Amino acid sequence: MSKSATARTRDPERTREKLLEAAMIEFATHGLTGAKVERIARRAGVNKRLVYHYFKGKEQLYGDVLERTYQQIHRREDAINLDARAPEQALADLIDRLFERIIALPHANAVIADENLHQARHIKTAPWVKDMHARLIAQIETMLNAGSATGVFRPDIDPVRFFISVLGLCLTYVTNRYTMSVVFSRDLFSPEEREGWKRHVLDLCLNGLRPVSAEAPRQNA
Amino acid sequence: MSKSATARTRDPERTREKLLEAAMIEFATHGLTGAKVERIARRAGVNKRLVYHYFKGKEQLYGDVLERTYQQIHRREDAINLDARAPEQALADLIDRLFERIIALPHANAVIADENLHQARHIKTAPWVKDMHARLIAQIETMLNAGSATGVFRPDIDPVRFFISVLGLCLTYVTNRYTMSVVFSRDLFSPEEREGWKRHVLDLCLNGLRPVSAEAPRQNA
Amino acid sequence: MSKSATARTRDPERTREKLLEAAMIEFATHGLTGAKVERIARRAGVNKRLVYHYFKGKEQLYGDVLERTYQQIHRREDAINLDARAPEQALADLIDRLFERIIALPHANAVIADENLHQARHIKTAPWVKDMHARLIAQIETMLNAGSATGVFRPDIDPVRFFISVLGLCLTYVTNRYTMSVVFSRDLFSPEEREGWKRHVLDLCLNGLRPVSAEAPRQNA
Amino acid sequence: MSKSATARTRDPERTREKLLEAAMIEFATHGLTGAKVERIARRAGVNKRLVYHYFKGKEQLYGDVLERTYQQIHRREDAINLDARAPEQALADLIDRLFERIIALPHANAVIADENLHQARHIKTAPWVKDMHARLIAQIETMLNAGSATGVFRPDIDPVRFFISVLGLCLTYVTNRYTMSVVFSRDLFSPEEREGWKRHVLDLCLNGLRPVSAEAPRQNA
DNA sequence: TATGAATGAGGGTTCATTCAT
DNA sequence: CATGAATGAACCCTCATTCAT
Repeated sequence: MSKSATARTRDPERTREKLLEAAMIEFATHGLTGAKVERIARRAGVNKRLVYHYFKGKEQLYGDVLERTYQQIHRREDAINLDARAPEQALADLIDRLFERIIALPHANAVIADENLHQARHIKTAPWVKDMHARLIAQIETMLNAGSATGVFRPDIDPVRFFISVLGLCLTYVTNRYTMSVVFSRDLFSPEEREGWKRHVLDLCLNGLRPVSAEAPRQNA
Repeated sequence: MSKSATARTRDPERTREKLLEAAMIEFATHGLTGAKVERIARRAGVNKRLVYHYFKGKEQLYGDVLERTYQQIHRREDAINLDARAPEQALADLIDRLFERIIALPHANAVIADENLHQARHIKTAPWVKDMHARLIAQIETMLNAGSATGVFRPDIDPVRFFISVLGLCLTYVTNRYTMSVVFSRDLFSPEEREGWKRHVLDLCLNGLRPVSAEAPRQNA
Repeated sequence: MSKSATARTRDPERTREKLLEAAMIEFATHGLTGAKVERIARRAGVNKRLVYHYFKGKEQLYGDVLERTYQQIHRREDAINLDARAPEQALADLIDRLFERIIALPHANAVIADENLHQARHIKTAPWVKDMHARLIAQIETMLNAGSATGVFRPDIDPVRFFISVLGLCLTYVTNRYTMSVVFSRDLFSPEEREGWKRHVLDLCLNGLRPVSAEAPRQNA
Repeated sequence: MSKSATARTRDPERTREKLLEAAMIEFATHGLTGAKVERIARRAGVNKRLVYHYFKGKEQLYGDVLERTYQQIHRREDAINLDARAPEQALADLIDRLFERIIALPHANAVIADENLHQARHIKTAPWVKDMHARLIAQIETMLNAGSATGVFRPDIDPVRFFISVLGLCLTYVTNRYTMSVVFSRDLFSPEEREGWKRHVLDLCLNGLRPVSAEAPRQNA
């Protein structure tokens, strides 16, 4: 409406967005060092020079991509209304959702894996990181407490550790899919394997929370 | 012994070894693309040219480093004598050992993470990959079957999936330590956290194997 | 004229041209292998990087130089209007012109000599080679036929062979001037020698075409 | 006889010879700059270090190869006994022989072509060059004079120019065979073409020597 | 004599980035 | 806003040559 008729190629917002999107793919596939500015520009369909118009440089663009990446993984809608459900069911939902999202965002995982190569240098001072997961962790804590109260969960489960566990089971599955498929001579990403994995993760995590009953002692001295 | 005291130079075997060692660190810290041949040579204390004397080039050196990496992770001594022990105890030992080894070899993990960036291109056709884990998987299967027979484990646990689970919980902890420490504002690698993590992984994995008893139903509609 | 006086920089067309020119000299003097990209750039007065801006690389630049080289040798104006002249005179003109041109383009000869080292690899698939000499050969054929009709030339002279002969006599003189001058202890490129050579080539070639008359038998058994 | 039984690999003379031979091929195929010392050693079947044992270095080896090259082209047996023959026949024999030899030694031609790239720098001061062709030139001169005396040749033919002419016609045919075959879309080195060429060269050169008779004027004003 | 190890110099090429339009 | 031209730094790799055995 407020745009002129000829403004087809001149859409700064969109150009920036396209660059970010292209950069995310590039960084995910090649890492910060291996990423080429020109490939990013080409994939975004714009001139290489524009990268420097919208971003300060390759490194800053990398930082912006990281922010976008975390936003994608940790969307607001993650909030689960657990009031109406049993803790176990609520946690199962959370795991399911997390698993699906991580599978759906392989680029995001790759970028974060790469950022770890750089010792989290780029997100260390970013303002948006602080308490990014606070709400989710709080939710998990509530669930764990609820389950602990009714005796279905062991007490004293650290919500952060639990979250990282779920994350780890999902991330490794995605991040290491290539080497593992080779090493185990088994296509771990076929639809059946995928479902099997989700089932397995759910079983492991939820079962793993149960209190240790007397008749099934874990260890005996 | 048979070598003279001055034999610091002209020790091809050792030179090659030093290069491999240096390359592993370099590739782990910078990835294949970010790694610099000169840094590798310098760290090995030899002339840059020697890299090409002993290896065909950067990429082939990367492949050799990968082989070495997998060898380090999966040493022969992994074999656990489980005959004398209860399955649970044997599995606990295996998890413990794997955890410690992975913690001890952060470079190895980083290299493998990087190789996944390259879609496992370098190990895909390597002859040493085949059946590398076969023996370990077979052992796990035996343990799982034994536990299943005595009723302490659920039946039908896929040994590969179980192994990947343990691996995933350990790997993520190591690989993503930087970003996670930032995101959760918590130094996940302090000695206490480390012990807490191992404990957590053991609990989760072993508990997760238990059969679902009547009094602790996982889900109710 | 339309360009501002300060337009010395930012003239892509000219830059490319300067690079080609410099490359031709470099390739002629050092061959493909011996040629240094940096020298080419320096001689062209531009940054080394620009070579890769305008050409794909050293080898492709070599190919482009070859095209340019052949164009220089075989310009359009080569066309000789022979209608008005006797065949002998027309041929003499052609030889004269070819000789002068080849003398004037020692670089071109050197480049082609080098390309032969590479077994014509770079021009083999070039589109511009096809029928490059077709017109000239056709002209020569016409001349030879005309002379043959009037009895001044032997019949059945292959125009391609004749052309190669003239070419060979000129090329060798230019290409091998250095070794020959040494071997024969005689500066073959002094102005007098030069004229003597042209005269000699003309005599040899035109005389060589004459029919073998009865009173001057070439061979008798 | 005087050699010990184990001296199979220790034959300095032969090793040197093999190196020279290999070097000639290498220099012919790649030129001085493009030639690799290692390839030479490998082709000779000896260690690279030996190149420096027998020769001072690559460049000096190149010089030695040049000497060998010229020796091959200009062997002593070139001497033609022309006493018994008519000058024309003797010259025809010489051309024939030269043609065959040059065809048979494509490497030699390539090396000399390359030396011209270097402006004959390596042979300029070589002692063996002096008067290398003197005897041959003298012979040709004798033939030309004899023919001139009997009226079958034009007088005042410069023997050096004549020799260079023959050489040029042969050399160009060999040296430029690759580009010419491409440019003229014609395999100039098939057996038939080869014979045709020799015939053509003989015709051209011998006819070209004939005196200009009245009935076949070369030019008319 | 013969050999593998080791080296320093340099060349082609790539890349992130800035200039000029 | 958008673009092609231009640059300097750096990296992988090659090569002729020397060292040590």
